[in-house]
Formats: sequence, structure tokens, C-alpha cells
Amino acid sequence: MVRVPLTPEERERGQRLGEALREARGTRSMASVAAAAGMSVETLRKIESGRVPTPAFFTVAALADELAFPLADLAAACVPASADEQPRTA
Amino acid sequence: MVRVPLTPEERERGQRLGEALREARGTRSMASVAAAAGMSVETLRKIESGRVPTPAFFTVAALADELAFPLADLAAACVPASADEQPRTA
DNA sequence: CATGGGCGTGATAGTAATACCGGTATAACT
DNA sequence: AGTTATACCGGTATTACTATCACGCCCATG
Repeated sequence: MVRVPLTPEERERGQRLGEALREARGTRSMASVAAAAGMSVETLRKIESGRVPTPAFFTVAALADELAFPLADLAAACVPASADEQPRTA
Repeated sequence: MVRVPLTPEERERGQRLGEALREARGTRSMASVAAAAGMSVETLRKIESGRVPTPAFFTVAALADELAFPLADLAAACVPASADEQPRTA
């Protein structure tokens, strides 16, 4: 296997990313946010629903910028709740 | 075409991302950083050299965390120099 | 009731990311 | 000189991302 399939943990992490983005969107429509961030509505929908667990960095960055959601906070929001105090490997 | 090929601008942006990460790595070996960030050395090499212009969000996040490089700064470092003062859309 | 907007899902298509492999080059060290 | 470590590069294989199309559901409005 040259490209390992995503693990369940990675998919869960993607779900948390999507949930965080969806909350940040609030009452704005998906269409307006997607357009402002430069992506299709379908892509935003899949990211929010977690069906695209590992989107491209700049895709996430554009969304975070558009939604005024700090990237660092977004990354932190994807860490499992049980480990949110120990982000360091050590 | 369903998936538009990356534009030259996007590839340049990827190059800036790679350069920023390479500087942040300093004198550490690629192998140790790649291992600590949970990716193969080949992947890190391609990201640093800009041959992978749009890596996955969590790949970049893991590198930024390992290199103690704030994600927001990293995203800002990818904006063309002529626009580094106006990161906001407005 | 009809219409439209917003959201969700599935299928399809095409490009890109990731990993493994082998080869090459340079430098340090024995 | 030989070995080891690091880095660069090309090719290959497989998965994943992004976009378009099409359909159905819910709700508000006419």
C-alpha cells in the first residue's frame, strides 16, 4: 500500500473540523460563504459534514479567514476532547 | 474539466509555504521532523520544495506544531509580498 | 397549490496528495 | 577506501480532494 487509507481517528478529526466550521458559519448561507472563500457549495458541504476529512490547507485557511475563525483555534478544535490538554507529543 | 488544474499562482503560493516551513526547520533533519509530524520524508521534502503546492490541512498543522510555527503566521507567509499588508478581503 | 431558496445525498470525472522504491551526490567519520 | 547519514530526484501506485450534475426534503412566500 502506497497511500494508506484514512484511519477512523482521522475521519473523526475531520468531523470535528467540519462541525467547528459549521458553527462558525452561523446563520450565513453555505452559498455565500463558499463563494466568498472561493470554492463550490458542494465542497463546503462535504467539509462541514465531515465527508472530506482532510481538506487542503488553503481551502481551510480561506474558510477560516472568511469566517474570522483563527486557524490555530480551528486546529485545536480538531483535537479529541480527552487530549486537548496535552497537544505535545511528550 | 471537473477539477481545475492548479494555477501558477497557487503553485507559487505552495512554494512560499514550503520555503517558510524549510526556514522553520532550521538545522533539524528532515527525517526527524517528518517522523515527529507523522509523515514520510518524501512528503516533507515535496512540501518544502513546493512540488506539493496544496498539502492537506492537518499535514501542515502537524508541521507547524512540530516546528512551533503559528498557523496564522504560516498562512500569512503564503500571501504574495505585495499583498502582505492587506490580508483581509475587505 | 406552485415556486423558490437552502440544505442533504449520491454518482461521475479528473486532478492532486501521499507513500514506497531505486538511484545519485555529498560530507563525515573509521 | 569504505561505511554511514543526509538530501535530492524520478517513477509508480493508490487514495483523497474538488467540481459538476441530478434528485429529494423542508420551509417560507406568492
